[in-house]
Amino acid sequence: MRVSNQQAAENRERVIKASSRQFRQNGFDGIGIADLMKSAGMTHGGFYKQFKSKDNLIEEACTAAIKENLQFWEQASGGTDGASLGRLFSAYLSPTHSDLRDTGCLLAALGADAPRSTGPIRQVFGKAINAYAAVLERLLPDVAARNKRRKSLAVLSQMVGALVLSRAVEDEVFRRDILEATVEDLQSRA
Amino acid sequence: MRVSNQQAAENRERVIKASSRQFRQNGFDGIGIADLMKSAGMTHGGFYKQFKSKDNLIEEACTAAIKENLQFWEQASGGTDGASLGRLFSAYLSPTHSDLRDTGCLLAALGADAPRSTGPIRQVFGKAINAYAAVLERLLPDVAARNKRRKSLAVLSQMVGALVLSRAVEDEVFRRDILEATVEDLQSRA
DNA sequence: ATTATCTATAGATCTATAGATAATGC
DNA sequence: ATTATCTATAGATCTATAGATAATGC
Repeated sequence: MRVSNQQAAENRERVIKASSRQFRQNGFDGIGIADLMKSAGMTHGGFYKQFKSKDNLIEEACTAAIKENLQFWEQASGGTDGASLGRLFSAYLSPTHSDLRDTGCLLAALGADAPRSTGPIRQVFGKAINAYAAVLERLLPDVAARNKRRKSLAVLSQMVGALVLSRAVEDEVFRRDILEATVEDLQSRA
Repeated sequence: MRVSNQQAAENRERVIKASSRQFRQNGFDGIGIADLMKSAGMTHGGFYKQFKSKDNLIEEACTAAIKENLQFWEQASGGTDGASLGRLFSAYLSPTHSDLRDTGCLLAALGADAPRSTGPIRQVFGKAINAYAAVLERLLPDVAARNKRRKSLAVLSQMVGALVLSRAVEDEVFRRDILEATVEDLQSRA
């Protein structure tokens, strides 16, 4: 039942990718190792040859989610013309992103779970916030250079908060109100 | 081992209050019924005479947290003079509030857990968002009446998001940066 | 008589490990 | 010979229930 080293590496990546979705959908405590492995097409016994612990997998899964998120941000902003920041706001605060937690922003899906986690996991979240803020810094126009970082943290906060709140409510109209109101507010001062 | 009806009612309230803190600290999946009852000084067997299910307790605990939060908001804003909104921003985004999840804002602590929950629980979160937004609407100056609700949702998003992000990071300096940058951003346009 | 709370437990699920198996790596 | 994955299981914990107990309510 042994597979090649390459196949084993691919299996490991598949577990990480599947877990990054499952965690974002169900929370760190909302899914167990057996189901995580099953969602990657494997049995749970093999888990501990690939990962030191569940917390170790959480680190890897969050790191993978950040990478995926940053690609989305780059694609959504698409270039550095004047409208790129607006496109990012609209894409990030779209009903689609609000609906699809499992492939969406790590911070909105699991940011509130981070403070309940161990140090190494929280460090990954710190890196995530820095990375997203850096993208915003690059896109922010009309802001003095020394204020860009502060402004980017404030803008990121608003984006993440609106997505969290939109997902918390069940009513579709209310959900869109939150998203649209925040996009409008962000656009009006960007 | 039976107690008076009044004592039983008090016990029930004590379980709700203790649970509202435990859930905010550990997440809905992060603490079990035995520990919830123990933190209220009771044994877990008695739980199901007081509550239909864990989800039922979650509803009650979240409702209690909202009530507690709104009292904090009223107290922090304190009156309706021009500076009351600023005081609310500062109190909500204080390092103290960032540190004390268990007695703090329901939305920041458990908003991301809401979409993983059942309908009745999510309805409680919907009510919470409406209630907090209503307080903001009352305090918002210089905004046309028909835009107040939209503006209040955008502002609430930014408050919740900043608190979530500040709690996700371990570095104290970074945490304060997020809080201060967002207070400043909120003040500059309120 | 009723019932709030207790002890005890059922049955499911959780993280983690042990040992078997069957294929790769050298 | 080594090892990636499998089956099986240990021991802890989870939600929920059953039945005993001792006090209240009427």
